[in-house]
Amino acid sequence: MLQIASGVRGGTPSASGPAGPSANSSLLLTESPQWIGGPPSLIERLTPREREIVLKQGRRKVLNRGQTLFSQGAKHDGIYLIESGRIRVFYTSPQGREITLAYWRAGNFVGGPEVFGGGIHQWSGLASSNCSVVHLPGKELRTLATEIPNLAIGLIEGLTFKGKCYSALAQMLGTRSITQRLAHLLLHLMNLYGVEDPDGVVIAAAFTHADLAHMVGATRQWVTISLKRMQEKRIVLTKRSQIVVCRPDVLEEMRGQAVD
Amino acid sequence: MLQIASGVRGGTPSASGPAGPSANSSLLLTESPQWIGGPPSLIERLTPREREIVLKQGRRKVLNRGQTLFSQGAKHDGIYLIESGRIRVFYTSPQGREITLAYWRAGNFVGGPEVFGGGIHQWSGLASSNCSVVHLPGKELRTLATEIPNLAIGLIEGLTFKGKCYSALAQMLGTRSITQRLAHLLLHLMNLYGVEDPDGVVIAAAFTHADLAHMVGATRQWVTISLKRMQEKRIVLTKRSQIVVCRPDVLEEMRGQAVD
DNA sequence: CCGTTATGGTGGATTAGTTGCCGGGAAAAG
DNA sequence: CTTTTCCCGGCAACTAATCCACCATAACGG
Repeated sequence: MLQIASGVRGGTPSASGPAGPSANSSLLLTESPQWIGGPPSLIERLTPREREIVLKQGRRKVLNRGQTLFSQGAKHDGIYLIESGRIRVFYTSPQGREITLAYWRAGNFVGGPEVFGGGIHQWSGLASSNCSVVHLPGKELRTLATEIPNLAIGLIEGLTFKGKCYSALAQMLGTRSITQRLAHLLLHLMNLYGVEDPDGVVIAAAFTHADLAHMVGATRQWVTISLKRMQEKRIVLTKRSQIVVCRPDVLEEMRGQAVD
Repeated sequence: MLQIASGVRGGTPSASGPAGPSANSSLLLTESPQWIGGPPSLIERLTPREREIVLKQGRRKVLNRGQTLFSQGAKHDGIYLIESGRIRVFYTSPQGREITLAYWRAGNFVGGPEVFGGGIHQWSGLASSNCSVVHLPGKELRTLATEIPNLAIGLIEGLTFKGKCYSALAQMLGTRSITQRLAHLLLHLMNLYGVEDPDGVVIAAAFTHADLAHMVGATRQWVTISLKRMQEKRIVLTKRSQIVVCRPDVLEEMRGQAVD
């Protein structure tokens, strides 16, 4: 059995962080800051009347932190609208290695890969905080999407955003070293959760080394070592399971500039 | 400057291969065979009348092999419907490393990441064979999508498929070694282009080592070495720039079984 | 107070990337 | 048809990145 990022327990990242400046976005592993924010909430773009129609077709489900919403390999049907909380979507390889595809927040939908039912979950979804979601079955969703253009457009924009996230992740994984990916991730977390502090910018969300490892596709140990090296160079400060970014400029240099 | 996969020339994979059993799919780097085939063609799902309306809004563009359709970093607007040929979509890192996100074939659309205009190309598109595409500007596409449910559904399914491809790629990149990724890729190519042969299954499409390297996120040299090792173990046979898979069973074992 | 979980660390083994060179072959040029 | 050019595959030596199997200690929740 591989030992990766403290085991294969399904990973339960702490989720005590504040909503942050962009409560709508996933943890998008990309280099383009303009993406932070994501698409408009699928629900909020509907008129009150449309919203009512859509929600009537769904079934609400409440999850405690750590609970599984859906499991890789299981059959699936339709999507889950996130009303509140945060869902971690991740893939587990046969060898037990995990990669976090995204943390999705309220306004987004998860499930997939298909939206109109059918198929098999290619990844798992796990509540990384207490959550409330609404399940929309595929068949009903398809009907609704043909009847309510607003909903179809919303789905298209949501899917577009997902495509961006996943391709950005693949881009990082395919072209950067782990250290670079980590530097990038820290900058990203800083933008999402950053809070000013005398020593720099505090990342006000408790991610364990294992969580970070899953996000950049590395082992927990290597993340620990990388962080330590960064600390030696005074780029970051890790005080008590919390990371303070002191030199974002150096991090940016490390990850490689964006292309734009 | 990094030297990756024989340089950063924009990569022009040979494209002499036959259409294969699933002319509609991208090179999906995933482990689920049922995905081969992709969504129904965006155009073909429309009624003749709808098709006419949609195509009237577009502008046809013909590309020779090696020509660039769009470039990472450039502004973009709308999507390109592929009528014939194959488009390689790839990302180049600031250091010059490349990762191929997919080869898209007729029936799919490329461009993005946004479909309704706006934004900046996050990757480049290059004709890896002679192509004919139709450009649909974002604004017009949006209008059409609200008026023609068929089109909206088609976009949704196309985007869903892209999401599958990109997340599958991220999954492979994030959890497998290069050797495993290569084994997986060979199996995948075998399924797409395989032709029976006395020695095994011939992959009847000319991909250079550099092309393969870009697909699995590795250097050309490492692909060469990996292939050589596979050949030593009689798993594959490389005769004359063409790969013959002798032991698909071993390859499957190497990549790690699918989870399903 | 105790079991569990997270951080810190280490040395050895592997994997992977870098640099550089060389020969064959296919395509292009003449 | 012949020559030239350039890509592609092959190879090697060296270095760097990363994984892996442990172990120890520190916090934390109950």
